[in-house]
Amino acid sequence: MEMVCENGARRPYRTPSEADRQPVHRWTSADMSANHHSCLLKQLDQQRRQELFCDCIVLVGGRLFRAHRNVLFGSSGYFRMLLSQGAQDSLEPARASFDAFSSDTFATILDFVYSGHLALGSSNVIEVMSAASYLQMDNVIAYCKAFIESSLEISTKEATEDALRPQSVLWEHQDDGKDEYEAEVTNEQSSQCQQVLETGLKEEQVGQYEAVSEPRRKGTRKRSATHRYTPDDSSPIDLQRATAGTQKADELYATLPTIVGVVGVFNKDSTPTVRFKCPFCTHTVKRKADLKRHLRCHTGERPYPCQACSKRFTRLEHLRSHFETIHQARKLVCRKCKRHVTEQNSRVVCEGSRRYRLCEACLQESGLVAHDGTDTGTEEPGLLLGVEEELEGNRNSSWGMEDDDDLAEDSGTDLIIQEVEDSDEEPSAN
DNA sequence: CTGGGGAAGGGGCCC
DNA sequence: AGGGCCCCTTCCCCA
Repeated sequence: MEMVCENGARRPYRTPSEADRQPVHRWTSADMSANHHSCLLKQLDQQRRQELFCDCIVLVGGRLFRAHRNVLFGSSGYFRMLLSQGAQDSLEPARASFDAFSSDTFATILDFVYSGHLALGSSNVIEVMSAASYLQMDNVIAYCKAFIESSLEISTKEATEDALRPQSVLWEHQDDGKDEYEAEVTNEQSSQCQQVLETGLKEEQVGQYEAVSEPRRKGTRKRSATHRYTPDDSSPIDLQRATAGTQKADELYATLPTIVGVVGVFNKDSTPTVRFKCPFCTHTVKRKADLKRHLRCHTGERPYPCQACSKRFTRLEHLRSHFETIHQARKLVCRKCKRHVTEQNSRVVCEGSRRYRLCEACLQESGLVAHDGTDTGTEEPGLLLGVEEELEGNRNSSWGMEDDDDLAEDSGTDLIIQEVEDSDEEPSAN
């Protein structure tokens, strides 16, 4: 007589031990398992709806939710922490309350916990994701990220092949155009998905409080070949791959729920400090405006193109700095000898669209120019020497920056700022 | 291979 | 809330 184990291996029948007096034929299949899980979940959901055996009360936005602590414990890192700290043996129902998200959002999440169906729409995905982050529900975060990616119409061929193939998430845009999203999740699929997204979620697992108390190191980032930055979340569903401009930070910002703030550390007077959490990573900021700025590193939006070299920047100040350094030679430092110079004792050398300063001595040494300032132009083809009027030359827009009513001219520099719609085309990198 | 410098990108915070 | 400045970190290039 043989028994078939769950993994398919066969083993001989053994004498019943104390533990299992009855010989049990463990015969199982994926369908059977899924069916069993489904039935069990349905039963629990029915109990929840009938408020049977509910031993946990959650107050969200003035609305009372009843649930089973076992279910919450198994679904949410936050509840795991909460319930494991409380008196497990207490007959009193466990209580929790949240202000960081709305009751509708919690209802969506609770429905998912009890059904495996996550009702996401463009109107609620950000808040659901934020709440899931708060509740440390990695799978929900993963589905939200996937939904956002879908909404952004990201070119996911590569990502899909590389990262999402194992993920069995079904999303259906309903015919009525409601843009509803459902993730049918089995335990196995959830596990797979979680593995796929594990890297990106590790930091999420840390939870809100830790994220607040231990902000990410300054300036840390990763860079890809085309985009030189990708903040810390390293999400496999790389929003950076969103073709620039499919979703602007402004739009994303506008979709943020009224409350995305999380209660962080407490002030000395015990008043909580509210910080705004990025829905895509663990970063929190004090001001919503800073979050808006931060969101650009996720959307890939680069609204400030350099008119001289087409390089694009996320911030005006970066563009300005780039322009002054690269195209205007504003730095009064000799590029060769690194000595500080003045506009009087240095000249600007043009190399393509780049400009830099050389002191008189280095100029003579390099043989690029005669001492009287005339351009020899012969030693190194392609190098043009700027003369005293170089600043004037800049003003005359030698960098392809024509006067345009649509362009906002920056009064302080020669740089003409043009905020443009991002396009899919990559700038000609310099 | 390594170290230094430049350029770029991001966060905090002041105005 | 936006602009701007400062600072820090990372990456790339070059000697």
